[in-house]
Amino acid sequence: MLKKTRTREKVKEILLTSSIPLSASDIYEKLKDDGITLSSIYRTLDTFTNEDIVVKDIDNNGTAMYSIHQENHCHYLECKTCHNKIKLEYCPYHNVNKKIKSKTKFEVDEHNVILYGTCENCQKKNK
Amino acid sequence: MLKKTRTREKVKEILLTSSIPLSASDIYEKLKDDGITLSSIYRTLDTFTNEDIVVKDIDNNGTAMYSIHQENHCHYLECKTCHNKIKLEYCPYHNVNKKIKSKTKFEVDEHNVILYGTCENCQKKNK
DNA sequence: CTCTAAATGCGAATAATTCGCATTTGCTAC
DNA sequence: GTAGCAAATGCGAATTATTCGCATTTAGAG
Repeated sequence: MLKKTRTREKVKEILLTSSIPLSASDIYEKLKDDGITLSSIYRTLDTFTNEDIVVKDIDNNGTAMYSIHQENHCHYLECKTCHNKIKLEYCPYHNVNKKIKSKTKFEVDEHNVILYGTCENCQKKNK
Repeated sequence: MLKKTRTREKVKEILLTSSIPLSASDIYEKLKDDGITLSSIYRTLDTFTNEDIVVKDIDNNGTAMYSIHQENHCHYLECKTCHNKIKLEYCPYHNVNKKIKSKTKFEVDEHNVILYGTCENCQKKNK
């Protein structure tokens, strides 16, 4: 029951048509002539993030970058106790790759990440 | 030829004895009674980062966290062209793991990351 | 001990983000 | 369609992390 508003429609369209993650002020630049406020954009991005419509990532300068939540690229978390796999519906590594590039000039274009740990259920059992 | 100063000695000691990454203001809290400024701490952390004495990571709130550069935990970057491996002397994944925890409750305690891409040399050759 | 470049203190500036509050606007029930 | 209410927005001020300029101090070379 998310209200359909002008701000939300416009912000979503911008994110849908962008090939790269955008900051709140990137989006603001495209919408300020329409009389949409920066604070409203922040609030919209916040609700979209909570609704899992967009993914929020912090870049290496500490600025939040937003992009539409994509299903096609994902990772798995494997529980060392019950061996169940949890699908991670977003990729948290894009910014890490940028950082690696700036440090080492190495350009990561494929990554295969396997994370082992303990899922919520098994954490409870282990207590 | 890095000058040995009171500020630098104290900041390094705090980081050396901390088990967790600290923000500039965490450190400031421990040093303000000694008359050391926040801006001085920021500058110290900056030079330490450039000298690879500390590792700077941005946490999920966008705040920079600093910790002593540890050699024991590292990752490799493998070039898909020349197959050389570059050692990545720090782990950029701690904050990612924290984020995964807050999203899924899954607790990552082991990670095996293989990154494939193109090293600086091969990037030049490919042009 | 002297000299100089580098480091520091201090306070102001910047940038990203959040908040309070008055106003407006979707949506639901009639 | 319209009345009513909660939610969304605009606006501007507040907050927080970080950087900068400049005058003063200090580490370390000679």
